[in-house]
Amino acid sequence: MKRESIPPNVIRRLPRYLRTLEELLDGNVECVSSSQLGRRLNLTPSQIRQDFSCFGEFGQQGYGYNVVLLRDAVASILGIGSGYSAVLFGAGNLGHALLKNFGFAHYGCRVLAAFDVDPALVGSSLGEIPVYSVHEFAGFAAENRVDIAVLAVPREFALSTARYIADVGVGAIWNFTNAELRDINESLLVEDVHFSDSFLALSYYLSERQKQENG
Amino acid sequence: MKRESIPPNVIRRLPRYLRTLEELLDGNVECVSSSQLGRRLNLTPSQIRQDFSCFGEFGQQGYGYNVVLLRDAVASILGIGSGYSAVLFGAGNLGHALLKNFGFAHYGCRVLAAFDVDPALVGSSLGEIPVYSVHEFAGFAAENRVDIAVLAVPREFALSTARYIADVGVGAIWNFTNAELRDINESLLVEDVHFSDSFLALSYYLSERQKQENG
DNA sequence: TAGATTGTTAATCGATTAACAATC
DNA sequence: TAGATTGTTAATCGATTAACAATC
Repeated sequence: MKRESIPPNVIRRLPRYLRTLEELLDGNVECVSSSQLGRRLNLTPSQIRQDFSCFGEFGQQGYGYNVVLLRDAVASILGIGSGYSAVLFGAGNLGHALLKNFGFAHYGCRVLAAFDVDPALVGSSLGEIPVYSVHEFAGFAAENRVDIAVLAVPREFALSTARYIADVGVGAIWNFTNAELRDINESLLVEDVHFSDSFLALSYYLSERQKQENG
Repeated sequence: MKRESIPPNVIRRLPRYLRTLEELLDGNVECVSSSQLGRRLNLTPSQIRQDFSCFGEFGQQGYGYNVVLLRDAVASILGIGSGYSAVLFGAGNLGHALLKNFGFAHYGCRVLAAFDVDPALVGSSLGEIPVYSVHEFAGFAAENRVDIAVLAVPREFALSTARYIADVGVGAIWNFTNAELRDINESLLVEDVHFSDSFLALSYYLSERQKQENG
C-alpha cells in the first residue's frame, strides 16, 4: 500500500538499503529476502517489508526481492536519476575532498562549478571543475540550472553566503558549516552535515563505556 | 529521575542542545526556559524537560535553566572534559580539513598525530601535528594512550586500516569511509559519517518537492 | 504440491506530548 | 503572595514487531 507522507526514519534508512543492495550487486547476488537484508542491516524483516511497502510492491512471495530491481527502485525513490546539478561554495580542503572523493556522479548529480573568494583559486580548476569568484554566481545561476549548493566555506562566511545562494534562487543547500540556515527562508531545503554531532555521540558512548569499566 | 539507559534519540539531541546553549552564552544570556529552548530547536518544552531529566535536575522552578550550568552539564555528559586523545589516519584533503576546521580542542580532544602511507607526507607535519608512517602506529600506541582513531583513508584501504587500528587496541573509530566496520570486533565503537546518507536524503526531499510542484 | 516469503493487518513497544503538583 | 516554570506522572501518538493469509 503506497503511502502519502513517508516517515523521516524510513527516508533515513533508504540510503542504507541502497548501499547494501549495491554491495550485493557487486557480489553478483540476484535475489535477497527481507530476512537476509535484515541480518546485514540489523533490522527486523518486518521493518524492511514495512519500509518498502511505503513505496509500492517490489518483492515476490516465496522468492524475495530481485536485487537489481530493488536497487533501481530505491535509487529512483531517492531522486538519483533526476539529473540534479550542484555547485560548490568554498574550494578549500573540504571542498577538494568532496569533489575528489564523494561520488556526486554516482548519485546522479553533476557538479558544474566551484566558487571561492580566494584570488589565488579563482580562475583555476579542481579536476574538471572551474573555480569562479563568488560574485560571479548570480550570473552563473542565470545561465545554468543549479539545484543544490554545497556549502563548505569557513564558518564566518557561512550565513551571508547562504543568504546570497538563496537570494539567487537555489532551492537546496547541503550544509557543512555550523551555521543555522533554516531561518533564511521557508522554502529553502537544508541538509546539515554536523561533524560535531557525530563526534560528540562517539565521545558520549566512549565515556559511558569507561564509566562501566571503572565500576 | 536519573535513568539507567538513555534512548539514542536523546543522545543525538544532546549535541544540538550544547550548540544552542553556546550560542546563548555568546549572546550573554544567563537563563533560559524549556519553552525558549524549544522554540530555537523546534522541540516541545516537554521533550526538553524529559530529555534533561534523564540525567538529573538542572533547572529551577519559576526561573528556568542557568545557561552556564546547563552547558557545562551537557558538555560533561557528552564526555567533553574526559581528556580524550585522537589520531588521524589519512592525511589527505579530508584529514587536513578536519584538523584545520573541526575544533577537536573545543570538544576536549587532543590530536596527537597523523598517519599516512604517502612517503611525501610521512615526516612532514600538519600545523602542529606530525605525520608518521602508518606502520609506526603500533609503536606509537604502545607509548601513547589513543582513545579515538579518525579514519579518513581512501575507501580501498579502509577495512584493512581499521582492522589494524582495532588490533593495536584502539577502542573507537570515527569513520569517514563507506566501509562497514561494525563486524571487526564486538567491543569496537564505530561512529560513521556517511556523506552519502545525508546527500541522498536531500536528494529525496528535493525530488519530493519537484513532484509536488509539477502536480 | 510443499516450502518460502511477501504485503498487510493487528499487537506491542517506545517516544513524544500534555497535564499538573511542587516550588522557586 | 502571585506568576512562572520545573520535574514527573499519565495520555497520546507513532514506529516497530509479530502474525498470517495470499501466492509465487
